[in-house]
Amino acid sequence: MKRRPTIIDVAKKAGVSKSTVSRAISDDGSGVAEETRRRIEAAIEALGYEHNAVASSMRTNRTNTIMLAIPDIANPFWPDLARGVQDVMDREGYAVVFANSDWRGDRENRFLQMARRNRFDGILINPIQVSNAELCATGIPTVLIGSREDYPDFDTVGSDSYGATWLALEHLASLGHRRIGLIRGKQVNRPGHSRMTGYLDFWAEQSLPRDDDLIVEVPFDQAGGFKAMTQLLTLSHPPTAVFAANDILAIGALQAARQAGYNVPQDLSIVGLDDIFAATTTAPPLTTMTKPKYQIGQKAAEFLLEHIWGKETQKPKRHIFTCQLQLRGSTAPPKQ
Amino acid sequence: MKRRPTIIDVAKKAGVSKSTVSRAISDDGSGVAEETRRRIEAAIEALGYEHNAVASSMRTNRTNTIMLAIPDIANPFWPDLARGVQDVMDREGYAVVFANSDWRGDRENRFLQMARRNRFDGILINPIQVSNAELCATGIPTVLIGSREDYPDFDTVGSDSYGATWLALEHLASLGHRRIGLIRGKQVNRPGHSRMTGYLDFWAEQSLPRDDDLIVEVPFDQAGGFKAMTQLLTLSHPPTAVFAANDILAIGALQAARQAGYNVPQDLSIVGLDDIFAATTTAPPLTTMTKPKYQIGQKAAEFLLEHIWGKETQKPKRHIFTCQLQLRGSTAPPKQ
DNA sequence: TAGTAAGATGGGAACGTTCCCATCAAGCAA
DNA sequence: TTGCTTGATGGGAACGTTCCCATCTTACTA
Repeated sequence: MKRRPTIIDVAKKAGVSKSTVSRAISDDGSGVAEETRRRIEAAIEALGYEHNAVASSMRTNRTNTIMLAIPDIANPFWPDLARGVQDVMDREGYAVVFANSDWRGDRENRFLQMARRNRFDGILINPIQVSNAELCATGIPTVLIGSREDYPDFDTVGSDSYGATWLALEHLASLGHRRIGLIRGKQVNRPGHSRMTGYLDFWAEQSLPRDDDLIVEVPFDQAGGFKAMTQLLTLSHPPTAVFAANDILAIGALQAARQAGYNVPQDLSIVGLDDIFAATTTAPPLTTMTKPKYQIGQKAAEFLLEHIWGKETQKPKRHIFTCQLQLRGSTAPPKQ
Repeated sequence: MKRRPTIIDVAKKAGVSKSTVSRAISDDGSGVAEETRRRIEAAIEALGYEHNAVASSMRTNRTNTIMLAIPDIANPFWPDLARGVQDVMDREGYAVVFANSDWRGDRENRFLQMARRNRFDGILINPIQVSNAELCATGIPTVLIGSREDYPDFDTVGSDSYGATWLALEHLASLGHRRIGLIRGKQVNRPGHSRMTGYLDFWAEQSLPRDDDLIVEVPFDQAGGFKAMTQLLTLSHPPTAVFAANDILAIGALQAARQAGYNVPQDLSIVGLDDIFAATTTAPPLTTMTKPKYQIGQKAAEFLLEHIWGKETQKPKRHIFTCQLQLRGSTAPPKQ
C-alpha cells in the first residue's frame, strides 16, 4: 500500500521546490519558466500525481462545491432546472451536491448544516421553512429559486406564476369561456398564492361574475387533480374550462374528465402550468403555460457565481421569467 | 470580519485542550467526562462553532462525499434512481455529487478526475466509455449501475432487460400475437444488446418464423419511436404488436400509430420498458415492463457503503432486479 | 560600470483537524 | 505503603496544500 504522491514528491523528482510546483499547477500558472514547467509536468506524469483538492481547500477556504437544495428531484419539474444549474456550474469546475427537502423544514436544516460544515462555496435553494435571517446567518453566498418576496436579502430567480395564471385565463376567455374553474394545490409550508390572486384579479379586472364554487384546493398530486375535477363536474352549473396550478394536477383533472365521459377539449378545456414532459404525451396533449425550467437553473447558477466571485451588486437582484402559452390540444371554444 | 471559531477557541473557552474537544465532538465521543462534555457543548453553543469538515477530511482521508455519475438527470428514467441513492447515502451522512455524462466519454473522464482530486469516498456510475481497468485505477470504491457484464471487478446493480423483453413478448404472444415488431434504440457507446438477444432467443425458443423487417433500430428518443413505428406500418405485412426498448420510444410509437389512424390497442398493441411517469398519462396508458428504479438506486448505494466501510466480500456481487409486467391499456388480442 | 527592476525560485509558516503517545490522578489489590 | 490498572486529559506532529517573503539571476538603463 504505497502512499499517494504529493506535490513534494513531484518537486523532488523535478528538482525544484514545492512552491514552484504549486505555482506551475495553479490556474494561471504564471511565474514559472517554460523549461521548469515541462520538467514538472513530466514528473507529474511519471508519478501519477493527482492534485489534492481537500488540502487545497483547507488552505484557500474554497471548496469549488455548491449545494442545490430542492424539494424532490423525482418530481418532474426539478430535473430540467437541476440540469441548467449543473451545466453552468460544471463549466466553471464546480461540483454540485443535491439535497431533497421533501418540503420538510427539519431536512432543510440538516442540509444547510451540511453546507456550512463542508464549507460549500454557495447555496441554491428553493426554501421551505428557513427564514431570511437564518439564511443570512450561514455566511455562504446564496441565491433563491422560486419567486419569493419574503427574502429581501437574496438574489432570486423564478417565474411569474401570477402572470402565467393571467395569460392562461386570458387564453380561455378569448376562446369564449366565462365559467372557468381553478384547481389550486394545497401549499405545504409555503405561501404560493400567486395563482389564486392572479385568478381573483383577473375576474375583478374583467368585471365578470365570480363563483367561489369554481375554486377547489387539493393536494399537489395527480389524485388531487382527479378529485378536484370530479368535484367541479358535480356542480349544478359546472365550468366549461379549468386552469390547474400545475401540470400534474391538470393531468389528474384530464383523466377525471375523460372518465366522467367528457371530451377534452370539445366539452371541457384544461390548461396546466409548468410544461413537464408528460404534458406532451397525454391525449389530447396538454395546453399549458411553459416555465423555462432549464433557464431558471442557469440564471440562478450565474447569479450565484457572481456572488462567489465577489461581484455582487449593492441590491439583491430579482430575475422573474415570464411563462408562455404552449398551445396543444386541450383547449377549444365552449360548446353552445 | 471576524475569523470563524475553531476547535482551539472552543478548547480555550471550555478550559480544556483541543484534543479533548476533538474527542467530545467525534462520533462515538467516548473517553470524555460527562462534566467536561457539558462545558464543551456550552462553549460550542456560545461561540457558534461549526465543525470544519474540510480540515477533518484532510486528516482522516474521508470526505463523506460520493459521486453519482449518470447520463442525464433530465432523462425521466434517472431521477427516481437518483432519489433511491440519495435517501440511503443521506441517512448515513454522505453528500452526493451529481454528474451528467451525456453519453460522452470525455465528460465521463472529467468527472472521474473530479472524483479523484476531491478524494470522494465512492463512485456510483453508469459507465459509458471508461474501462474496467481505468475504473480500478481510480482506487476509489465503485459500484456499477446497469447490468453490465464487462466490468468483472465491480459490484453491479441493474435490472434484467433480457428477461423483461422475454416477459413482454410472452405477454403479447399469450394474447395471440404472432407478428411482433421490435423497436431498438441505437446505443451510443454501449453494448445494450439485451433486448435484441432476448427477442431473437424468444423466437428461436418458440420456433416461430422470424421476419427481420420487424426489427427497427432508431435513435433513443420520441422522434425515433415515431419514425420506427411509421416505418413498421408501411410494411406490406405490418406487425400486430410492437415491443419498444424503452417507454420514450414506445410513446413515440404510440403517437405515430394514432396519427396513422390505428386504434391502440384494438388495431395494434404496444409494450414499453422502464415505466416512467409519462407512461401513466398516455392514451391509452402504456402497458410496460416496470424497472424498480428507486430500489436499484438504494441497492447500489448499500453496496457502495459496504465497500467504503471495508466490508467488501471476496468476489464482486451482482444484483439484477427482475422487471414486472405493468398491465395498462395498450395491449389487447389481435383483431381477426 | 554601477544600480535597479523584473522574473524565477526556495523556505517556512499557516490552514484546523485527528491521532499517537505521555502524563496524571484515582482506585484497587497485595 | 507500593505497584498496577484504568480513565481522563494534554502536547505535538502530521495531513498536503498555498502564500508571503527572501534570495538569486539576468537584463536593462543611466
